[in-house]
Amino acid sequence: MIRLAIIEDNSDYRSTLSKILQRNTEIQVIHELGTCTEMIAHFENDLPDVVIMDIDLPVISGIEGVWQLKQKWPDIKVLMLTVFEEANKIFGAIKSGANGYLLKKDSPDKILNALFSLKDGEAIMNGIIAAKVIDYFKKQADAAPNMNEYHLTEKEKEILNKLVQGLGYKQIASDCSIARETLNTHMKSIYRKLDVHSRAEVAARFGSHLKNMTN
Amino acid sequence: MIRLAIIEDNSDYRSTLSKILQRNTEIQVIHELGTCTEMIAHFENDLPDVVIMDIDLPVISGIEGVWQLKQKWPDIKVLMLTVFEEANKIFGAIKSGANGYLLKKDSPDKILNALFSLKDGEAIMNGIIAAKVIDYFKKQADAAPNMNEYHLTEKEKEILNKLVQGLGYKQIASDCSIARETLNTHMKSIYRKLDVHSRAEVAARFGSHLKNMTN
DNA sequence: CAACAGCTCCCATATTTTGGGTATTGCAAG
DNA sequence: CTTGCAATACCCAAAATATGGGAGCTGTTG
Repeated sequence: MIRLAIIEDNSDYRSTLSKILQRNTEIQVIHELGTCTEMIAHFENDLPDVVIMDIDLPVISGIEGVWQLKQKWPDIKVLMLTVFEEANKIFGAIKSGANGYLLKKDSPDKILNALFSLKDGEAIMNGIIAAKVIDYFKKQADAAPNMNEYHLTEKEKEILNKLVQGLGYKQIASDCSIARETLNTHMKSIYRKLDVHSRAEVAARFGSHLKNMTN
Repeated sequence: MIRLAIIEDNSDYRSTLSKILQRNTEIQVIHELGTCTEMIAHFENDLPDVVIMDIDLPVISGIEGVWQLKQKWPDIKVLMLTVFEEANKIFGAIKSGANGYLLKKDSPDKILNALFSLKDGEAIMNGIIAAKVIDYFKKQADAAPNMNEYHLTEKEKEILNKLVQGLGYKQIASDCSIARETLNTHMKSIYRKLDVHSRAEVAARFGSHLKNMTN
């Protein structure tokens, strides 16, 4: 038995969805609300298992809403329902803690299945959204310069690592057990090979993806 | 009609899967192979629409395999099939360009549906895997210091942005239309508020997640 | 062996960055 | 209306970094 809440500002769509889902006897819709403010208020007395939330709500967006919700009741599962396929909103919702993402054009059947999966701790993603997420990962991977292409020597990679950690020259030299002067020489090589002219550039370009290295 | 190839080192599982899937008349398995090396060779003559690939293959792993495959034929859709739920392998496969991820324990029915979805350009994720991906995003978001907590002024945030892009002081000052000396003052405020003492530290701590800012 | 790559150290200098002041203006909260 | 903060601007000295040179020691490789 799933106790469900539906947060959606379009009252027609909201009640239709509610009726369709409740054809399944395992589903009990305990709240049908139009705003996040109402949601928080009603939930104080009567907590659902799963929430279906529109991403595009007035005043307080679904993204902000799910965040507030998860702060108070982390165990509630949230299924975001949206007409938007924009990556921004998707990632916003993911980061706010939503557990699933379907599009409004997905079949009620799919939504129904999602509800049960959510209750079992799985996550649900519409295939199109999943594709966007995957695409995002791939882009990150592509954007990450492959350190191996720069022909850095072991020592240089070791130093580069410390560099992007924000350590000072003295610290790095001592960590690597070399003299400050030696570090100087290595720096020259690194800058030449990476084609940069300051530490700031190194951090900007290689700071986030030290993954491709020997660490 | 989907022309399918199955790459899986366990020949029992492979042929069983092949038989089950081919109960559906829309599926035609044109290759059943045990290694990525064979795969590349056979594909030269006869290209499938979709490939089901085990992630844990001998010699050349599925992750490496999908990468090679996508280099040569980017349009082939790849469904990774794995018993592993480790985040590392999942993300490795994603970054290598696979289009879907299911677990071997998923039902043949689910796999079948996935094949058709893949052909339509959607991506497929097992709920457990999707949960891991979502979890990964959330961790990133949590790890990202919330810039708003640092009480940075608009100007300071603007400058911070340029800072982590690796720009020099002169450049930043000119970009922000302020004097070099003024920039100096702002830097002091920024460092004080962020509790750092060098640009390197700023880049190390805040370089990757400028997302939470006004940009 | 000779050449070369990688690592080590030293010196010197120019530039950038950091951190300490002081001061004016405008704006917003008390 | 005063107090405080944000933003602007300037000066100065110390510290860190960037960049050039030269030089010696390994091990590998043609």
